[in-house]
Amino acid sequence: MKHIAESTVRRLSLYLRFLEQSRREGKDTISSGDLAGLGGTTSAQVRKDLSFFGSFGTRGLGYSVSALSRRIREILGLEREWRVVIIGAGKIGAALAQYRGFADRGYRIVGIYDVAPARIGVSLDGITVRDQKELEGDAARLKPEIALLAVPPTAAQTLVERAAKAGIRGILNFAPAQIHAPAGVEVRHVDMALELEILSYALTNARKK
Amino acid sequence: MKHIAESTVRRLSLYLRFLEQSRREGKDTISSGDLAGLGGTTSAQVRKDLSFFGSFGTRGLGYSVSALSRRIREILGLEREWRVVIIGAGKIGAALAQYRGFADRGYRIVGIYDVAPARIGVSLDGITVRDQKELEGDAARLKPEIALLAVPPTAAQTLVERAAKAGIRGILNFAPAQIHAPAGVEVRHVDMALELEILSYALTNARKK
DNA sequence: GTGGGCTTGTGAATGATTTCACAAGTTACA
DNA sequence: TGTAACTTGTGAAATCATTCACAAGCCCAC
Repeated sequence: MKHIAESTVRRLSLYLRFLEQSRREGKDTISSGDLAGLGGTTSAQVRKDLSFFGSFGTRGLGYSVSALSRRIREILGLEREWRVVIIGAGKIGAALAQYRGFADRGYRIVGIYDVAPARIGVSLDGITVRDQKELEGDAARLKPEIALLAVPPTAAQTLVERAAKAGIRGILNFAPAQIHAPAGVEVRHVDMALELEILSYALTNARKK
Repeated sequence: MKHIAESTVRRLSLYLRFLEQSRREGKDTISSGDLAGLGGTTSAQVRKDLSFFGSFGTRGLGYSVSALSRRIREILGLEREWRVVIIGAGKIGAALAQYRGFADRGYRIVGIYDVAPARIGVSLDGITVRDQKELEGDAARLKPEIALLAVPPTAAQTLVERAAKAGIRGILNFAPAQIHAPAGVEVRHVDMALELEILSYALTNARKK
């Protein structure tokens, strides 16, 4: 398959939300224009995005809400369950553990790890926090595929390496740190401070837009 | 000033981190190549990004770490303090309240709001959670400029409007919901579920890269 | 089954961003 | 002072992403 732009994948994920919302509202079909209206984009953009993966619509009618939902879930890899561990049981890790949005989409939290003795043994959302030294040992049993990394920036790199050794192939990093991942491990960043800085840039330079 | 791409602003924010790290390591000057190595980019990219705002370097030598830091802070609007309220005192709101990364950069939390009676009156990181109905009334006293919105998706739109009435000009939205902002209000999204979906897309389609 | 009204899918055009490549400026040092 | 080694700043070229525009296809009503 040709390489797909990240911006396209991101929009696909949004379209899926709108499709699920439309399904709840009882709609059977939806046009590219409707989908575009819900997100902040254009109908041409929607059709182009979908066209990279095939043609799912019916001319004159639009897209079947259920068929397109299913197809996008398939594209995004959401038709299977993903086994996720949380590394770092501080405030952010704890918030992630109970975040409904993950479970709803087939991301199953199978383990939570920390360093601090005070946190080890505590139960978060039904899962007992374990020492992060156990991560590699637990891997055979838990088979984690994705890690949510919520540790202080200085600890991030070490834990990426430990996660990789435990067989983890994808890391969503919440630490404000640049990390270097071993080959074959995909890393994405959720960087709240950085987003806030982009926001303050926008506010500071608002007039010139 | 010409319009600056978001990707450029995002990298600027990263460069600032690397500059601060370099300062801690005692470096006085840094070259575009060094900066590029720390982020995942190229020296030409670094120089091009900076060139939109002026020329800060010295040929043959590179950039002064302290002067460039100061200049980037200025561009991003970080030379002043920003007054921030958190809307939603659930797990995510609570995690945001104590997140060090914000305070370090001059974002001062001046208020926290929620709907749930059980949460109102509780103190989070030294700030008492108040009823979100008070947001507009408190505005004259607190003068909030930015809101961190951490409420359930269904409540997000209503609170955006309330925040706008309280004079807030920038919103960082953590709810997985598309929201429509009044004119003059800037909205950015931090969407963890969406990032996780992009990650599972990457893992599902890893071979074809 | 025919026509009108919609909507898709997609090449081509445009616009935006990144990379290239190199002249020009600076330092270090003999 | 002269030269070697670096590094910036920046047009031009290349690449990547979005928008345009329209032929082709389908539904529905009659």
